[in-house]
Amino acid sequence: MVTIADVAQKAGVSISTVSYVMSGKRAISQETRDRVEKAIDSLGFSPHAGARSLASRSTNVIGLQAPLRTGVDVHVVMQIVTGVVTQARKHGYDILLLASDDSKALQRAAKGSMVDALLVMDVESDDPRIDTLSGLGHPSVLIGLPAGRRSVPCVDFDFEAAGWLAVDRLVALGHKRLALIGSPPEVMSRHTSYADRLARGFLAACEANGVTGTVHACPSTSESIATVDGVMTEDPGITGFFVHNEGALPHVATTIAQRGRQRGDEPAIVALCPDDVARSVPGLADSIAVPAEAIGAAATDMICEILSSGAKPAVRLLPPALTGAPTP
Amino acid sequence: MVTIADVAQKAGVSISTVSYVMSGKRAISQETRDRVEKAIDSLGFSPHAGARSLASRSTNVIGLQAPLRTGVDVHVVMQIVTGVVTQARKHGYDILLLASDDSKALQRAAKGSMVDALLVMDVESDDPRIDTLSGLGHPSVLIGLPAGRRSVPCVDFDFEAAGWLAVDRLVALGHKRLALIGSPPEVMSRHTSYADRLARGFLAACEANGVTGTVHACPSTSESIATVDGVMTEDPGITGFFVHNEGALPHVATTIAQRGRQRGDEPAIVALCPDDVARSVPGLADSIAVPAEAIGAAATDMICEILSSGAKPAVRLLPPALTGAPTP
DNA sequence: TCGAACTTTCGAAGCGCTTCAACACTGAGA
DNA sequence: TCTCAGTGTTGAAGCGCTTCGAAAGTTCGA
Repeated sequence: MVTIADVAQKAGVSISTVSYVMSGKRAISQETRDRVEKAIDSLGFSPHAGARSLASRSTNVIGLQAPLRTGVDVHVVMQIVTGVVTQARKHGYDILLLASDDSKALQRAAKGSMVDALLVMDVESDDPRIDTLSGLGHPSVLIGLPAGRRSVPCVDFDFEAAGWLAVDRLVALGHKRLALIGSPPEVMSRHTSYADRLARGFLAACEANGVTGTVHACPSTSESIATVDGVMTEDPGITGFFVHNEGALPHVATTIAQRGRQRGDEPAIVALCPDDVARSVPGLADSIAVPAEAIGAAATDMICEILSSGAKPAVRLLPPALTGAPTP
Repeated sequence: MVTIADVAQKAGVSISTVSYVMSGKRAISQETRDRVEKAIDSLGFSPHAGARSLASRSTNVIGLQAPLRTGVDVHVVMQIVTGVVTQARKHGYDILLLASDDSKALQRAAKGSMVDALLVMDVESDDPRIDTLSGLGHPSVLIGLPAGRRSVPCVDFDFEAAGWLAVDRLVALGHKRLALIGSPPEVMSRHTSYADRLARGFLAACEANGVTGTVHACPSTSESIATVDGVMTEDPGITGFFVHNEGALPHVATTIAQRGRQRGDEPAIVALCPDDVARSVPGLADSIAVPAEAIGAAATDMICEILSSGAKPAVRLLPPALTGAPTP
């Protein structure tokens, strides 16, 4: 293993000079700097992360607690993680993936000085991890927007605004009766933050627009077909659909189109999902992109900002935007 | 921050005794051990990871290079990562998620002593990373099975055997003309290892069974509908389908069932995908589970074994198994 | 009773890095 | 000429842990 001492010897300078060349924390003459950098390159030196973290009391690692279970929104989770990892590297940080989704894992990482900060995805409103985090003394950011006291900074997509946007669009297309085909029942009944916020925005926008709107939980399997059939049978006047359910989307889109053809009207669907998912499904009026990668990047930016400047920003919500087929 | 010195003082022993209690590398009397453990608990001590890695020259971290791009097989990637992370914790390791999928990232992690070993997913046959890995001096395992020299141990699902299994099943159900609806064209033409192996097993099994079999690349979007339509139009005698394409599966299943109904025969589908994906799609004859989480776990086990015993195992392929609706 | 052979515990030397205080220069101002 | 401020560099003291060699204490057989 090549150490800083080898570099120093090869460059004919002291160890501390090499260190200062790397960190840039003190002025070093151009000549010396060149010599040191050449030595570093020729020896292929890279500093020992452990030694560095011991001496500098910081690890350049961010702990990420991601919900790894399959099920809802794998694409979204994946993209957020990608955003986090990519952006973290830009700031010079690496990502330690935390195994279980409990407080223990967070504590282990923080107290063992394995990470400088923590990023937590998929937080429930009354999640015990929030208290853990605020008691930990490590900077941390939630990806999500739990209700209640804001003791930890949050980054998320503005689901409430997305509800408004979808309704406005469907109304502009001429639809008077709308349905939100949402997350699976278990997500709805857990009062998962994003599902709640989406429904709230959707219903408020319906009222503001003077149209009727109903919210329906929907399994993310092919059972969604039955759900949609049920909705369309019960109220045949519903022609505007807002779908937020990745697994169900292909089934739902097909079903709605078929039933529409059968009864001779033209239902429209606005989907809320990542762009590439939307593109793989035909017959969508529009979609609202969940900017998953941007969410990850924004959360990472926020935590890096806290880390470097000590700032304590509160909440940041990314605005929704329509993408998709231009109005016919 | 609580250090080992605090623990030692509180327990009335020396620092080294505390260290030996934690590592178990030397005999410590039960009485002393109890006292130390109580001190550790009451102070909430956890050793500084950096200091530990500096002194012991090992980090207890495994670097994982996962293909984070969305697209093919998000579910599978997710489950493999879950398997890796979970199993790693059981062995006392944490997972560092590597950002980019190039050799640089691997070198950075290894040479900076950030990890003890490397796990690399999604390796192409002539991947330059293979050489990087074997030159790195760190234990490493590939998840996948590149062709060519076996310079790095591999763990993967036995796609070739899966091809045989699917054909045997479809033949047992009475089908004489089979089609493999496979990965997207770009994956096929890259000669991605798993796609090649699957096709090879499928075709060999068709020949051995005396039935005809054809292989078709298929986009993982709704365009898959056209692909399948094309296949069924061109050879209406094809009634046995083997589908290996997560994104296309819902579309493909629906299309095949519809066309079957139209022409009055009973096509059968065997799907190759994770169990939970299969469950969300109706009308599958059977499915062959991709034991994604088990693959991750097996790869982790292998690397931990190498790490602890220095063993150099070569290739491990997990056998396929049919799960699904019992024969009607 | 003495020493050999254990068992249990300890002191101290690092591991490779950062960073502080201090030193040696240089040039400018008095 | 002497100070003073600034610039560039260095030596050495840790950071918190592991681990080796050795010390202290205990047991046992001769």
